[in-house]
Amino acid sequence: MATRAQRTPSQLIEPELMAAALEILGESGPEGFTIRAIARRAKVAPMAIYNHFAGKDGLLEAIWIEGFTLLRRDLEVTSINPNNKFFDTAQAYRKFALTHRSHYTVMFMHRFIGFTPSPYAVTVALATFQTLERLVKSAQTVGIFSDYNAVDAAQMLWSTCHGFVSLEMLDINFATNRDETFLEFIRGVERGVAYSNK
Amino acid sequence: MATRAQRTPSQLIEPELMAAALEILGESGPEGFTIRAIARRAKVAPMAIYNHFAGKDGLLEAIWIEGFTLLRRDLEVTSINPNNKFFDTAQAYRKFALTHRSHYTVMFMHRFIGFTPSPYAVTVALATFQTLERLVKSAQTVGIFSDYNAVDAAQMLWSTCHGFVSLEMLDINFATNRDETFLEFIRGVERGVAYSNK
DNA sequence: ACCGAGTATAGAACATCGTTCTATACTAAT
DNA sequence: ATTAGTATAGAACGATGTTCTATACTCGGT
Repeated sequence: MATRAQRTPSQLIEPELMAAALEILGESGPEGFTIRAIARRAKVAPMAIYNHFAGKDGLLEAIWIEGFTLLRRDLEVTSINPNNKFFDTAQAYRKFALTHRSHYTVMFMHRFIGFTPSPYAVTVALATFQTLERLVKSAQTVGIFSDYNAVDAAQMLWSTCHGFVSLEMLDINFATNRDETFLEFIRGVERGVAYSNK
Repeated sequence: MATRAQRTPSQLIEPELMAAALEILGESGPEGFTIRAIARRAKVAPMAIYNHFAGKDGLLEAIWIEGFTLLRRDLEVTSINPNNKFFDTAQAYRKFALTHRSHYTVMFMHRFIGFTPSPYAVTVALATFQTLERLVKSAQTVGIFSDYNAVDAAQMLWSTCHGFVSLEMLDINFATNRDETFLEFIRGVERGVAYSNK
């Protein structure tokens, strides 16, 4: 027996490659993220990555698009109460990042050598930012963020979350208790940015 | 002529390699950061990177250490008025990042495959964080940041700056005017975090 | 049940990467 | 002027992403 490994059904190849890619990225980081290692993990031929994705960059793009789509969905289901939107959105953002570390790494943390997201992938990312913008506009209907235009306020919200979370993922976050310090941080930013009357 | 290229004097090799490495990183990003390309730019043999640094990772470590040293120095010369420390430190931080993009990339933006800073390099980075901590403690003498312990407040300050700047460097900062929006952002965080009495 | 189109696979091949090694030729100090 | 030190060129190794080819499996239509 074993003259040749079992052949994987076509429909299973893409999800198994995605799963393997995310696992490898989570376990070994970008340095372990190689075509041969991913294929080995997925029990699939290296060539499958070229037949089902556009090579390594295509796989990264698939992770990018899935990541921004998931983040957008997570942000959209936050509180319907405009008064809580800043707090809830920040919480949802951090939860997404810590729950989908591999996705977040591709989206924001690591510039993979050779990988440039396609124009379509960029529009998906833009749509996620526009979701943030819409959340801000909704909050502005009850007087929050009234000092800034929506784009700038959305950028501040994003910066707040990404700053804390990315340092956390790089393990250069020395906060005594990361969960609590993040809460204190976004409450503080909320006081100063969202409810201010400078 | 030209049976062999001019030989570069020993003392010039290290600075020229450093300069070439930073240039290449700034121009071509991590994907262009290869031994052969850096040596070509410095008009030096590839082997020089092994004789004068510990290979590619050694060169990255040199950039890391220089970067954290420069950042620490820039943060230490900020305002002696404790009331302005938050504002001045944030300004100095962003200025450093935008002026030393290649350094900042190695320090915070890109996990280079295979590169792990040595224990000594980590202590240099820690010293920079402790500088931030000292700045916070100084501000606390006049009642600023009084709600938090110094480590947590320093982490908030760092997160604020890194969040805005890193998205800026990744070119996913859509603020109408980055300079002004950053100022508004840190003023807002200052109101909410530094001067709060929650 | 069979047969043929589609496709998953193995493996060789290529350029480039980081790295190591060797032999050569230059430089600077004695 | 001689010698020790070292910058250089170049070959070599394994690993990488990628392309190509030939093989062998699978599944849908008859």
